Amino acid sequence: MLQLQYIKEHTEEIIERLKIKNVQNVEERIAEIIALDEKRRALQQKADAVKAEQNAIAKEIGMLFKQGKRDEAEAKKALTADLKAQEKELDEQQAAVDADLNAKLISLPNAPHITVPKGKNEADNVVVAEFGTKPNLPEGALPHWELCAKYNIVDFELGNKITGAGFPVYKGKGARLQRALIDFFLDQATAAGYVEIMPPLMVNEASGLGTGQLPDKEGQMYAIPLDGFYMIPTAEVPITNLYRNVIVSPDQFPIKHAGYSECFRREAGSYGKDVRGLNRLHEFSKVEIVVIEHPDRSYDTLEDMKRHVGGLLDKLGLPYHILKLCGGDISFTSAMTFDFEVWSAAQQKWLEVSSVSNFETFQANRMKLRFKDTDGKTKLCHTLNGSALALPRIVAALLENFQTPDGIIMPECLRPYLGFDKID
RNA sequence: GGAAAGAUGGCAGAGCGGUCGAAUGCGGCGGUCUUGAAAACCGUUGACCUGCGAGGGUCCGGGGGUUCGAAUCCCUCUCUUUCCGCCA
Repeated sequence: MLQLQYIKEHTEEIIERLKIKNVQNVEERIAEIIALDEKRRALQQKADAVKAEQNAIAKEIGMLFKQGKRDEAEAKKALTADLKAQEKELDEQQAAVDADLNAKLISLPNAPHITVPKGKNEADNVVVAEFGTKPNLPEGALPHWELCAKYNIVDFELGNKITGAGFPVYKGKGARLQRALIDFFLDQATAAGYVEIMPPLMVNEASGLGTGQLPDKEGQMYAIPLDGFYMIPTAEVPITNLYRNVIVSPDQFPIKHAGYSECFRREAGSYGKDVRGLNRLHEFSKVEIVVIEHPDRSYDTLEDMKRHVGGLLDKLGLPYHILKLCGGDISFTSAMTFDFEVWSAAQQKWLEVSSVSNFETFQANRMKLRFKDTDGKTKLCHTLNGSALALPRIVAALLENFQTPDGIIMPECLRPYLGFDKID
């Protein structure tokens, strides 16, 4: 959530930035928050005064008992009855205002960076860079789902049988390709200074709240109500939450982690042609990179992360472009997001394979992830993350783009991991 | 699944219901000494809310209760550890 203090000190700026995200009634919502804060502080001051008085009396009684003045002590006890009633009343009022204020703050999305383009939806995203050339496919080129069947490498029917739609079974060279991609991505991340994490695939509620999946996107996660756990939708959740309630020292920056995990998403309400084959799954593999950074450097780091992701796609030889997401398409928690889309030649469309975001202090505020600054004050860190990369659509593009009449030619960089150079 | 013990500051570890936000040790930071470093010595060192400030308030796993007063007593939840059982 946004920092109350920042909202108070930069009200106009926050309103302007939230408008980029098309937040309705921003002025009113911000005004309400500021008014509630004032109310809360007034109540606290009153309550604190009452408590201070009670503490003073309790201390006096203690002294009197020590001095053996029992009667005087007993007499003083009566003085607190009224104060206790006042305290209870004030505490209740304050708790109510607090809850209201907190609910309003938490329901407010992150404010986009001032340079984020305005826009309604994905159609208004801006292509900021384009790399590689789209291949000319041979006559009779197939979409990846048909290639999967032809070479018997991904079996969607078997997945349906043992689990359900959206849970494919990888077989033979298809399985090996998954493993190779994960290894390749992790090795590349390690070489770039990211420390590898292998996280749990289930998290508790506090973690879901920390990174912002809860409470607003609850329906997107698979839940295990019996144990109070959620299947992770991305490794971002466990990895970022490693630092929940942590105060780091500035010399640790940047804290860089990479982790492979299976990702579980209910994808409620998304059906149709976009979900064909590997395009959209309920379970998929992904290597995620997460960075915790000093606020002054987080946008430089965002560029570093983009370079890393771009480097992976370069090595794989896939044509891709980078989109700067507009206010209408950017996520609830993000201040700035770049999407990487690869060209899937047989489907003739762009597939999102990575989303790299700076959350500024939005997650850190919920998580209480702070650092001790050189001025001795504790301040909120910035958190960033990105996919590097999500496997299924990479596989789709590899299969489609590199198909030949003799089989699918694997990129050079994967061959040491694969042990073969062609799927046939 | 059964039984027991426990949860205190960055860590370790004390804490008769009344100057306990909390002894002590380690670690961290500053200083003295030193050519430099180590050692030694001295000092300092939790977080949060609130107030211009002086100050006030909250926090000893979470929640509730008893009391004039709770880290200390009671209830409850969660978690951890150990033993047994089961088991990759």
